[in-house]
Order: sequence, then C-alpha cells, then structure tokens
Amino acid sequence: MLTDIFDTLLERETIFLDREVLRPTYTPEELPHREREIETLAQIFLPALRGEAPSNIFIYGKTGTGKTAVTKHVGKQLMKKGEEMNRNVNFIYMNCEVVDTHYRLLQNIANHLIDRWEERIPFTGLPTDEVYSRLTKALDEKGGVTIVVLDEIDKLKGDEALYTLTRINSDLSRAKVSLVGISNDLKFTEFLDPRVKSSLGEENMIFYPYDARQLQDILEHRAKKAFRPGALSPSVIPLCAALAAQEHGDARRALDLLRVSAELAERENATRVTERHVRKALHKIELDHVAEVIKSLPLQSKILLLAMIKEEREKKRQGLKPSMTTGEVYERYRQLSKRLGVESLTQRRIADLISELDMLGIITARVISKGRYGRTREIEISTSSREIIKILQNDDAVNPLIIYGGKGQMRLI
DNA sequence: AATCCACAGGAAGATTAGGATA
DNA sequence: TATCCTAATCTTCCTGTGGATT
Repeated sequence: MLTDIFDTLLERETIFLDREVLRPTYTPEELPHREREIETLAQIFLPALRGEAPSNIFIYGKTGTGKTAVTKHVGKQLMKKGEEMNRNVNFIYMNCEVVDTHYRLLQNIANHLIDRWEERIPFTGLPTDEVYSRLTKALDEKGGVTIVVLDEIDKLKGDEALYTLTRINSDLSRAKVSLVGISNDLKFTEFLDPRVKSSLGEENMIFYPYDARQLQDILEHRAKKAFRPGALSPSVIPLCAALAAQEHGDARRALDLLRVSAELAERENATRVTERHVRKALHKIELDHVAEVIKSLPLQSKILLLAMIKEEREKKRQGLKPSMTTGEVYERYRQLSKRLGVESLTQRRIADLISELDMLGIITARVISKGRYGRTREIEISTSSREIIKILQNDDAVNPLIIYGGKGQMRLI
C-alpha cells in the first residue's frame, strides 16, 4: 500500500520538525541581536501612524546581516498597528533584482495598490509617464502614507527611477510616500545623482555583521523550531556559528550550513547531526559554489581549464611537479580549441583569463622568475580536477573533449 | 657585471553584443 | 524597424623585469 510506504518514511523522519524555518525565505518572528535596529527603524517609521511621511532611509550592510528581515518585520508591525489605530498605512516591499527597470518598478508599486483586476497595469504596452500618472492616481485614491522598500537597490538599472520616486510627493495631493533603500554595496551612493542621494539619505542605518556568539543564539533560536529535540549533538551549533563567523558573520550562511548538515545526516539515516556532518556540509557547499562558478564560465575559460588539467596530468604522468607555466598551458589550449573547432585567443588574452580563474579561486597563479629561463606564472589547480571534469561533462560545448576511460575515470581529448 | 629568457602587464585601438532611442 | 551608444572582449604592440647563466 502506498500509505504504508509513506508511513515508514515518515517514521524515519527523526531529525527535522520543520525545515522551512532554516530556509533563506523564512521570516522569523523574533530577530535576536537586532533589537536596537528594530527600535531605530520603528522610531523612523513612527510618524506614519500620525499620518505624516517618515524620512526616507538608506540601509547598508553586508549580506546576511538581517537588513531585509528587520525591515519586513518592522513593516509588518507597522501595518498591524495602523489597522488597530485605524490609520491608512501601506507598506510595499520590492526586490530590485527582480524588478529592475524604471517602468517595472512604477508598474509594480501601482499594482500593489490597485485592487481591481481590470485596472491593473500591464507589464508592457504603456509609455512610462502614463504608468507614472496612473501610479500617482492610485496613490491619491488610496491616500495615507505609503512606505516603499527597495531591496538590493544597487541592482536597479539607471537612476531616473529613483529620481522619479524621490520627488513623487510633489505630484500627490492626498497621499505621501516614503522610501527605504537597502543595499549591501557601500559605494553605491557614490555615483548616484546628488539630488537622489541627499533625498534618499535623510536617514542612514548600518547593519554590522554578527559575531560568533550572536550567530550561535540565532541558530539555537531557529533550531528549536526546525529540529526534533536531541537531533543535534551539542557541538553542532557552536561549530556552524564559528565557521560562519570566520567568513563574514553572514547569518544566511550559518543557517545554510546547519540545514545542509542536517540534510546530509538525514540522507545517511543517522538519528542525530554530528560535527562530521557539518564538516561534510561545509565541503559540499563549497563544492556547489565552485560548480556554479565553473558552469557560468565563458567557453574559452572552460577550454583553458581543461587544458590546464590535461597539462597537469601529463606532468604527473612524467613524475614532475603538477605546476605549469603560461606558455605550456597556452600550447595545450591551442590544441584543445583546435580540436573543438573553436577560434583560439591570443596568449595575451589567455594570460588575462588565467588571472580571472586565479581570482575566482579555481586555480592559483603566482609570478615567479626562472632566471635565465624567463619570468612566468606558476599555475596550480586548486580544485579537484576530477570534480571539474565531472561538472564540465554536462556542458555540451566542451564535453567532446572528455572521454570515458572506464572505471569512472575520465580522460581528455 | 652583463646578458637574456619568457613571459607580465600597460596602452590603445578594433570588434562585438546588448540595450536604448528615434 | 534601423541606428546609435556603451560596455565588454579581444588584438596588436609595447616596455619592463628577476635572477640563472655567461
């Protein structure tokens, strides 16, 4: 019986209670160690409850410092209070990575305010200033105070969208708009239109990274909801917190690490998550990350990477050090690209691509001098070449260069 | 001390791709 | 739809250089 299958599977569910709690999309009820930020933001929003427009705010902070969570949290509370007090307060959240053009921004804000389906603004077809006048009309009909949050504001293309929004209040008679800009790029405002800059930056907030101790609290907090009691061995949370704090104090990273650790444990049918799972998870996350990077590399860099692997293997076969020079790699690269029927780039360009791969951390390349025998870079592959090949095997543009050598071995050419 | 290898890496111009604009 | 603009790529040409060898 089908139900029996699921019963036994559910029976085996010994680790998670609710894994959603650990996902990045989850907005928690409480935000430990952000009490001060919450209060400051609430102070700034407060005038909205008296029907006045709050100052525009600009919020900075690295990823995973709670900017979005705090803003959404305070916004939610504000809406709640507004309802209680019978005040007309709107709170609109928008992620500029998704909504990244002038038109789409205005359109989306307007559609948040328009209830009737037939009046909604289509995502194409209207001139931008028509969308703007419909937006002002919608705002005025709604009245009251509207707070618009622009998350990842640095992803917005062009700054006329911001310019329009910062001066929208002068075209409104009954309503008021306040803006909240969120960015993880501190330099973002530097090359912004000065008028926008001063108007948006009426208030500034900075979110500092969490330290290990704080991350630990956050993890414990979430773990209570996410896991069955006793599913974690005691050292797991401190370890996750310490590892994430070493990076950038990124809470998202810490939560990811915890979730992946638990998923690995679950997959092994283990009854509890141990330190070993965390180490494994760290490795897996790292690997997934480089896999993403390698997949998104331009074709020429992929060929170059395979050329390096081939050269490295050749070196090893001859019992030499697995490091190579620019010239050697370039020769291999010429061979491989010819075999693929792809135009080869010049050595100058390849030298730059080598630097890029170095910066991405896939290889290490440092300049050395071999005296009489010239100056070059010493290149070493710092990611498992077996993993790289595994990834590129699924890439139709370069996998003609990879052949199966039996026993799970992959050979090149 | 002088030489010279095998490139590094800067400058400038050409080519290309994507996006905005008329 | 044509064309114009811009940013990213890529080439060509170049000067510079650490240190083993002579």
